[in-house]
Amino acid sequence: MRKARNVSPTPARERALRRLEDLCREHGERLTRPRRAVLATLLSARRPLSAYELLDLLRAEDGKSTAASVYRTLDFLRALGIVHRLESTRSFVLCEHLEGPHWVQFLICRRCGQVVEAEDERIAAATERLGQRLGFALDQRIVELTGVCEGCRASAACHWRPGAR
Amino acid sequence: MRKARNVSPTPARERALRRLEDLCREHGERLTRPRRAVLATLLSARRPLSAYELLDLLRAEDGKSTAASVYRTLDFLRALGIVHRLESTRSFVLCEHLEGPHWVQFLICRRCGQVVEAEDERIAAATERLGQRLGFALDQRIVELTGVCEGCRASAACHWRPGAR
DNA sequence: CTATATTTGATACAAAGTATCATCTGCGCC
DNA sequence: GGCGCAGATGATACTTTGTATCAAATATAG
Ligand SMILES: [Zn+2]
Ligand SMILES: [Zn+2]
Ligand SMILES: [Zn+2]
Ligand SMILES: [Zn+2]
Repeated sequence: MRKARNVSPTPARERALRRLEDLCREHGERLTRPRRAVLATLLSARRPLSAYELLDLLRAEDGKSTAASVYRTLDFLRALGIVHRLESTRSFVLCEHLEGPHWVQFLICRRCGQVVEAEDERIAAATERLGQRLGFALDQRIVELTGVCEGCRASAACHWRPGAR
Repeated sequence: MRKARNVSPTPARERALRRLEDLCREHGERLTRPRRAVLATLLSARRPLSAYELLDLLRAEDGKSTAASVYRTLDFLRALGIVHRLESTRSFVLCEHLEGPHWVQFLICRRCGQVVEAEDERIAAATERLGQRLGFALDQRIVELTGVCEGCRASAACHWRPGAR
């Protein structure tokens, strides 16, 4: 054992890496170590990471990532459509649908940080329609909805004193 | 004339300042010089400004604004609902509807930078519905649609050589 | 006008993102 | 399997964007 590895070859991990491999081939892009590493780290985090959180995690593994390399790699993975950036929290998250570029909406719980990636047909249609109405040919649609998720509302309710004002 | 003033008392300017005055009274907040100044500067810019562009403009006038004071004031005006932040461009823009807090969508031309603030009922309904479906009580809805506006598409078309590939 | 709770200005710092360039490497080709 | 090189990386330095702290100033109520 030459090097400690804290990432286990889970099925999800294998699937994601396979997907990256396929996309790189399709697009004629190179599959490099940092690209694999960023994908794997985002995957195992299972939540949005800021670029610098990601950087710290990567450095713990390889010791030589830099801000520049992390941003470059994130840009690359975003262009492939398998990583998304959450504008409202300046963080990056692995795509939950592994089927190429798509328009999605994010629901973000401001209490627990949970993020749900949705693909709502109604919203897609409504935004497209608005763009047309105002004469815009849209090429990017950022929809980020922030609030409190069901679980957090339920637990918050426990603290309410119904009689008290 | 003690001090040069490069801002003229236009009707729009007067209206906006009146509005700020009213909102401050309503909310029991103080109406201070920097608050007036930031509003007036955003108004005369007539386009989104980054916090530091705004800072430069303010310093040209009063010489003593700082990053901290600009961000504080922007936060204040955002809470009143008369300034919005464009997440995708990290910039701030004066609200086009001066009727209190509201949910809007921004259409942003990536070529000319034009920004349109829309209030689309369909999108509002669709986002609310999605929130409900996924159990989220929403309190913020960021919708920023980027593309190319009609004017820019028209002028870009002039460079196309229809026959050429 | 005075009192006082807020706000400001000043300073210093933290976080997020980009530019440049010499070095290295993934991968198509032999 | 090994070569060659377009394209990617690592290293460094820098810019932009946003916060924390606190003494001094000031907007408003009385
Ligand atoms: Zn996705
Ligand atoms: Zn939650
Ligand atoms: Zn508005
Ligand atoms: Zn345009």
